[in-house]
Amino acid sequence: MQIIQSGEDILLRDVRNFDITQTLECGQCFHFVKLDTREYAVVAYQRLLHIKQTEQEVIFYHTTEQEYDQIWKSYFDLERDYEKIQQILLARDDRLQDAIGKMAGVRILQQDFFETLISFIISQNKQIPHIKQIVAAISKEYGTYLGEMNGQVFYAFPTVAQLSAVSEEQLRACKVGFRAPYIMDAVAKVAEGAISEQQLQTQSDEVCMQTLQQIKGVGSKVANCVALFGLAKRSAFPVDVWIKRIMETLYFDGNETNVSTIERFAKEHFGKLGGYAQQYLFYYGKTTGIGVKK
DNA sequence: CTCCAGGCAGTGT
DNA sequence: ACACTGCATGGA
Repeated sequence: MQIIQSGEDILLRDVRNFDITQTLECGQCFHFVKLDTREYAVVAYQRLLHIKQTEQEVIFYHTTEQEYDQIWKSYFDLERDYEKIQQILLARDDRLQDAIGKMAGVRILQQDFFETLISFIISQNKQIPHIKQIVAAISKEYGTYLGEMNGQVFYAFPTVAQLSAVSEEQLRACKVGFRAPYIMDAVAKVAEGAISEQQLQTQSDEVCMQTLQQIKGVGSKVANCVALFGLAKRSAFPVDVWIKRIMETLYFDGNETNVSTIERFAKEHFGKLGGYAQQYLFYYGKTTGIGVKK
C-alpha cells in the first residue's frame, strides 16, 4: 500500500481487501452519512472525515499525514493483513467461501469504546436506520460541533463528561425509549471508573464479558459487540437474530439452536478469528437473506 | 391496522 | 436451566 500526500488530501493506492461501502454499511458503526457512491462523511474520535474510494485509490479529503497516522489508519484497521486472515479462515472452513468471497472488503473498525458501548445499548430491538438517527440526535444535542458537509451539520458523539451531565428525561427526548435507564447506568459506571477501557483490556475474554454485563441493558450480544468493535477483541462473536439464522442454516442443519450453543461452537471453531468470521457471515447473510423464512 | 426490529430484564416454572 | 413477556419508537 502506498500513502501519498496530495495537496491537502491523503491518497492510498494499492489498498487490498478494503471497500469503504462494505466496511461502513455492514452494521458495525452508526455515525456516518452516505454522500454519493463510495463517498461518505464519517464521524469518529471527535473528528469529521470526508472519504471517497475510486477504482485506484482511497481519498481522505483535507487530512494531514499526522491525522491519518494517528486516527484513520487504525480506525479503518488498514495496517492489518486481511489476506492472511481470510486464508486461515478459508483453510479451516470452506463454508465461509461465499461470505468471504463477496464481503472481502470488510475491515473491522477500531471504534471508540464509550461510543461503541452506548451505541450498541441503543441497538437492541432496533433497526440500523433508527440506531443511526438516535446516535445523530444524541450527538447533535450533547456532542461538540464539528462542521458542515454537503449542507449537513455534524457533531461528535458526546464524551463521557458531556453525557454525564445529561438526565434520563433528556435522553428520552432523543427517542431512546426504554433504553434510557440503561444508558444512564452505563454512563455512571464509566464516569465513576467502575468500568474502564483499560481494565477491560487487561481482562481475559470471559471476565471482560462478565464485567460488561454488569451494566444494565448489556447482555451477551451487546457485550460481544463492544468487545469486538470497541475493544479490538477479535475473538468476540456477537450472536444476534441474523447470525443465529445464518449459523443454524450453515452449521446446524437448519435446526433451531440456542444462542449459548452457537457461542460455544463459534469459540471452538473460529477461535481468535471469530470476529472476522462473524462480520463476513453477518453482512453476507443479511444481504442475501439466508435462512429467512418467508 | 398489525407486526417487528443487530436484546434484555424481570418473572415464572 | 429454560420459556414467556413487556418494552419505546418508527417504518414496512
